[in-house]
Amino acid sequence: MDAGAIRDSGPPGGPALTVIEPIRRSRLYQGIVEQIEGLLERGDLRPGDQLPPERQLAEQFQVSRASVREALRTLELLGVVETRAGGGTFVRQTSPDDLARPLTNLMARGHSLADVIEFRGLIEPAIAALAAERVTQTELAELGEIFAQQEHKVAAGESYVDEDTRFHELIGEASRNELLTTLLGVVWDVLRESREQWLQTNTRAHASLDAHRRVLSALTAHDPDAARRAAADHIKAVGEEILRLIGGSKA
Amino acid sequence: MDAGAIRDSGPPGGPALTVIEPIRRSRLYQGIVEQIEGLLERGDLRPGDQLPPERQLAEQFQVSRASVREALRTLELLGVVETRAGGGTFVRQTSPDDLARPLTNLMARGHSLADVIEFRGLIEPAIAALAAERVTQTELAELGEIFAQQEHKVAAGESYVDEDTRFHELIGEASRNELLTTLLGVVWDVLRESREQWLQTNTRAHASLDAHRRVLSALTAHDPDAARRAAADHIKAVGEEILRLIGGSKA
DNA sequence: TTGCCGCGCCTGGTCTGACCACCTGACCAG
DNA sequence: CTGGTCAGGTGGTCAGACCAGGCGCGGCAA
Repeated sequence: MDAGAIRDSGPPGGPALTVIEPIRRSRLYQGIVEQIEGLLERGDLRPGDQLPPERQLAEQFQVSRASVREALRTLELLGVVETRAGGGTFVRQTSPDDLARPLTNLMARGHSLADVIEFRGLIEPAIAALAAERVTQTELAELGEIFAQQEHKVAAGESYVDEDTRFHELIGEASRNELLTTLLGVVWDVLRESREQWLQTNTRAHASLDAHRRVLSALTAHDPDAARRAAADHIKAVGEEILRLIGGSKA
Repeated sequence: MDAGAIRDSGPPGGPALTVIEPIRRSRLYQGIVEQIEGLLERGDLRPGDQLPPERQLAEQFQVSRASVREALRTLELLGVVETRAGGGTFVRQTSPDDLARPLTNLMARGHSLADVIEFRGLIEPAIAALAAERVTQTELAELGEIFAQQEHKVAAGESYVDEDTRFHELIGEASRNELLTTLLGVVWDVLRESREQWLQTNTRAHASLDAHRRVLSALTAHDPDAARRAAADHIKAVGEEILRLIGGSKA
């Protein structure tokens, strides 16, 4: 998956000629980034290690400190490195959550809401199914508790966005797949605004609650298929309505 | 989803005192990044626009050019901006692929192969199903062509990693969901090495080919369910074997 | 008139050397 | 042992400079 390859302007036309990208010379700092990443892959640098001071790196790479700093900025943004003013620069042990920020960018900036919703409709049923197999008693208890709070709030006519979020988050954790959980979190983040808007109506809140009930009982029964179906139906209904509400256009 | 909150060192001990995170001051360039992003959101800057020269930005922000440059480096990595030496810095119309680049690293570094494979097994069947509904004649023709090349290479005992990649990429495009396609690309990137290793054996190459045949015919028949099943079976088999080969440990 | 070419300005890319704020650890006084 | 002080090292920022490459404009040749 090359980014930056030439995009064909007319549909089928012309000789392919792909793979030609503008020769990118210079970019001194890129070379530094690559070398440091190399050290990391080869194990010469391990999480927790402190990098040499910027001044020394500059000397070793035979570049100015400014270039070193641009490289470090890049590595920092990539989540590879962490720098503490007055302290030093350290290799960090990557945490799954680091995926979240760039991913949010990707979904929010680069994609239509429709795509994100389609993605959600794909991922959440799967998570529910996994969770049905892997959920623990403790988690089931907590889910039940949250659900009870939701019921309470709906009855009182209040909004329960937080409980909604927590409910789905917990199911994510129960799937025992950190990647999926992270992805789910990002999707929720991107869709939060439209979701809140959607939950305004009381009818919808009730519908949503019913869906949660179905999912919860499927989880309790450790029935993956039922969980998948319940989640899928729910997401499908919500997704379609949100799209109708907002329109399928870009965010 | 807060990372960075205080971790309790002793198991239950002490008053909670959470939510205190180290005060992060300074980071001059961050402020600049935020301001420019703000301009973009408010529409004061639009894709294609040229930013003021670095020197002028430095003057307007009342900071040094170095800080401006670190900010621009950040924006560049985020895919927001593109800079041409001697030409200027421009707001780019965001392309999803570029936003995806940082993801590969993070996914590879922060997650277990097992998680990634599970995710793949979840996403690819769905893509195949969507593609079955949305694929065009032109794409079908191209897929047929690629498949023929694969057959040829297998018969000749050669490896066909490239065709394999292209095959799946095309199916991704046919799903008409850029987000899915992008994520698929990232996953493929992460799994590339192990996939190549896997394809070494000729038996496996044949098995893979059979799977492609099934997928292709399901697409041709515009049969989503068949496509989903074909893809799912394929991924499941491959995934299990890869895990056996590599072990479920972290990358 | 037309088209090519070269010069000069503007821009990003890099360097140098300096100063500041902060962290850390050693040392010292209470 | 506790708390304060201080020096050295580190990242954060700055100012000013030079280089190399794009780009437009004007002049010269056809």
